[in-house]
Amino acid sequence: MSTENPGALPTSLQRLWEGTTPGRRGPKPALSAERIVEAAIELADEDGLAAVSMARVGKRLGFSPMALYRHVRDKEELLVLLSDAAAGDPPPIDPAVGWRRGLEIWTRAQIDGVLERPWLLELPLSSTPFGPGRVRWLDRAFEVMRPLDIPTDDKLGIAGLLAQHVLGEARVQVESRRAAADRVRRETGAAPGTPESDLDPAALAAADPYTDFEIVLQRYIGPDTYPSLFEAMSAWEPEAPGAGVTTSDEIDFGIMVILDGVEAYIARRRRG
Amino acid sequence: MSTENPGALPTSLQRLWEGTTPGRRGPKPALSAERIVEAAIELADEDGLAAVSMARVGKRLGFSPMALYRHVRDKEELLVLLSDAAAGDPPPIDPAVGWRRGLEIWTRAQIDGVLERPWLLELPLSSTPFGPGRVRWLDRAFEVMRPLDIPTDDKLGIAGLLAQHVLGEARVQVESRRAAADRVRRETGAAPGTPESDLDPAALAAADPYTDFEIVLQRYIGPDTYPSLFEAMSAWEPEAPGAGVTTSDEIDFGIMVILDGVEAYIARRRRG
DNA sequence: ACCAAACTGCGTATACCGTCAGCAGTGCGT
DNA sequence: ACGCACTGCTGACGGTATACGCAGTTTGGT
Repeated sequence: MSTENPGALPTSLQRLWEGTTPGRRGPKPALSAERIVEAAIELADEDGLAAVSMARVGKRLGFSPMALYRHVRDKEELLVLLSDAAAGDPPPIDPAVGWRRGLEIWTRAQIDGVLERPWLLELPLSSTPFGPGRVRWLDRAFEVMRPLDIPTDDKLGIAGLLAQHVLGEARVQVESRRAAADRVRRETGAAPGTPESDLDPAALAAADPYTDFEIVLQRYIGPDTYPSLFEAMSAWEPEAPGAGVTTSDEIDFGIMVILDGVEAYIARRRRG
Repeated sequence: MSTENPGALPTSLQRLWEGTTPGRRGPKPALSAERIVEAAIELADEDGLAAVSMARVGKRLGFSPMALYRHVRDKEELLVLLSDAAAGDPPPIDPAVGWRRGLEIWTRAQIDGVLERPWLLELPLSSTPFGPGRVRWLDRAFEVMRPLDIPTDDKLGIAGLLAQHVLGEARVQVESRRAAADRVRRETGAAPGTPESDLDPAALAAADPYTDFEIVLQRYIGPDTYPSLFEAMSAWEPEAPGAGVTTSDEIDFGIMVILDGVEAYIARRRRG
């Protein structure tokens, strides 16, 4: 079964892996999927994912909107290519640090990548497929897990678990960062639309990192409606200021738990 | 700091928690945010998230598109309300099963919920905020973790970790299901757009559960481009047929690893 | 050298989409 | 009974993705 033809791929994945076949006749294409994706990434970096429209991408490249459709089937396909290209390159990881520390570095690097491109969080999960970009990261994860004597399936599961955690952790940090910016805007009387780069960095760093979630907890959670949560809340001491933003030296609770789980799994496996 | 006014909320979150203030004068509103969200959910259940447009939601309720804007600021706000309402209710969980089994049930129930509404995966992470629906689930998680003697922050982290895993696991299963449907469509010569419900259930169950990912691995991963991944692939025996779809009796590797990690964390905490 | 085929980019046109502004009707508070 | 607050709606606008077909360009075959 593993040797028979495994069937066809969705066209977007195929284009992702095979690229556009050159085409022997006709005028040399002045445009390419790579250049289109590149321009789309620039737009997203500047003004968020909503700024990525076929018209604007075309205009930025000096082409008409319809020109893009010769290299990209769909807008959806463009977003798929975009998402894969934005994955970037994984950092080299010294095997000497061991698999545990290696996976931690790997995960942190991915979180940093999302923090640099927060619009990745605006993409639906369904348009982040297994393209070359993401597989490069996966390859690096397998390099790190090379000394681990567990089935490939389990390694896949571990990488998937950590990759999923990346999204959750990045989301928390992006949201906390946005909440702080909102707070500064309100307190300094800046216009609600002021870009974050125009705000006072010192004020930003000093702003209380209340996330929306914490505000909701304090304001709406009562003993009748959400008893267990309320009970836990009562015994809750908010962390020190700045705790909402996990700096790279602090312990990431999520990574720690997952890696502890992996260790427990390996130990149990070795035993039985 | 924990007692001072924690500041304003984004308007969508506020509407989510406070609802629409009734309005004492003027005609009784014939429409409500709840009914709008309800109709939107029906549309999404039938034809996916793309079918949810202001015009279609209005038409389904027998109102004009603009009527919705009296109850919902934005389409984005509608999606936020939609996402929270679609969370549904968590099942009751017998405390006697213990926190570990309880969290497993909690997670599985959430995965099942997403499988019933696959369009939840099409929503960007950024429009799934902490509304009453999601907080009901969180409350249930805290009920399950009641016997655990760890800080509230850590319980939040655990719930977040599992909730994030829900998305990853549901995504894998949805994608595997879709791949099987594609395969059946191709083999039976059905039109590419045939809805899954019109396909032969027996053929669907028997279809090889190759995911796109596995096809990519077999077709494009070479020793030069992705050496570590290729090495692991060579030693890879694909699982038995049907393995792509995790039934509720099987072990979910992800849940297991996370819960093992939680246990390790608790043990270490008790020790030191 | 020539022509047909293949291929590119673009102009036009369509059908939506979300949403702003203003209007007519309704019913409570006074 | 009056006015005001509030409703839902009409009309319009700018933006969106994209189907279709045309004109121009390069190449392979003859």
